[in-house]
Amino acid sequence: MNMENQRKKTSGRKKIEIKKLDKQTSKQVTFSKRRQGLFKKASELCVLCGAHAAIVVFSPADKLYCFGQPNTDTILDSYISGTTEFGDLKSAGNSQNYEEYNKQYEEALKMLELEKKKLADAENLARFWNTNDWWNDSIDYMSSDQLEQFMVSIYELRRKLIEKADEHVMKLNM
Amino acid sequence: MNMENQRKKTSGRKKIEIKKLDKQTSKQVTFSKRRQGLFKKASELCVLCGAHAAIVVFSPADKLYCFGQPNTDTILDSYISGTTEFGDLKSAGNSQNYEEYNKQYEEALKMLELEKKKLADAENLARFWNTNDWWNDSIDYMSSDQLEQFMVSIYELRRKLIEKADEHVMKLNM
DNA sequence: TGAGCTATATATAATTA
DNA sequence: TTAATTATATATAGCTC
Repeated sequence: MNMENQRKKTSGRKKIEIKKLDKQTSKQVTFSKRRQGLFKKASELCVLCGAHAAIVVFSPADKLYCFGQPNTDTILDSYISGTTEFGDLKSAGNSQNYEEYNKQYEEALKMLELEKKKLADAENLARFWNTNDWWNDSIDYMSSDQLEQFMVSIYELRRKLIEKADEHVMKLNM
Repeated sequence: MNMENQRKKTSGRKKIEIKKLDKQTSKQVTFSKRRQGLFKKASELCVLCGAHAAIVVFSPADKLYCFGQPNTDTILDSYISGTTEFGDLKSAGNSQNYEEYNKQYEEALKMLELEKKKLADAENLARFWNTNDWWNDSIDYMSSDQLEQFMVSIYELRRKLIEKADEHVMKLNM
């Protein structure tokens, strides 16, 4: 009713040149938004195509962000071991010699082993499972049919878990 | 030939669910297009914000593609040396660093929160549960303890589901 | 495989709360 | 600084060649 409604509230998105932003604050905001978008795109690529990917980003303030499907280190490990075979060739083209590279590769391996032992990712996962209730909540929105389907999935998962638990020689009685 | 071609030439872009594509050919095409898009976005992020980034992608056919600003290896080196140091501290049981490490986890959480909102639509949710396997996969990375915790969660969920199912007067036999 | 072509879905720049 | 809003720029799904 009110005539003010008809006015454009914002000028909307403007076209920008892809060149270094000078304003510190907009650089920050843009980085934040676009990093999110980038990771989302990567995630979609992985899900849609069954691809695996890792992204490492250093923000303008040199803060580290990363993404990995299934996780960053696995992908990077694959990349490094794959490319290490071409160490000679690479050292010719890059400012990095083979030895140095190999050393870093071994460090990475060590780290991976460590990480596997500590299962840092899994720890995160476990925390996720234990602290979030969105799946519990979500069942409230399901129809009977959907619930039924969902339970089949859960049941399958349970079976797999028990199978997995067996491997770990755990005693469970679900 | 005739003028009826003022009709829409194509149906245009359609909304798709973010779930694994089954057709091999469309998987390839989509991968190709989206990988290009991803790298472009990364490039823009770097230019606009003065960020540094590296991306490593394995295609569904396990072919390697990578992107790096200024180049992949430099970024990955930084990442590895950064996290390796970190890994050492972690192995010493430093909980402060664990928190730092958890920032990635929190990023993931944020994304999941976003997903949650989207998935509020129960229809999508149901399909999600039935078509995605990331949780099944993820249990491979868990330690015994974590598995145990996880199973407790699942068990709880199962209980809730059964409770819920009761409301729907469904007969279940889990 | 790859290169256009729409029509539409998404991302996001500018702005406000 | 963290979020909404909104108008617009971009990315892309489905086709065609």
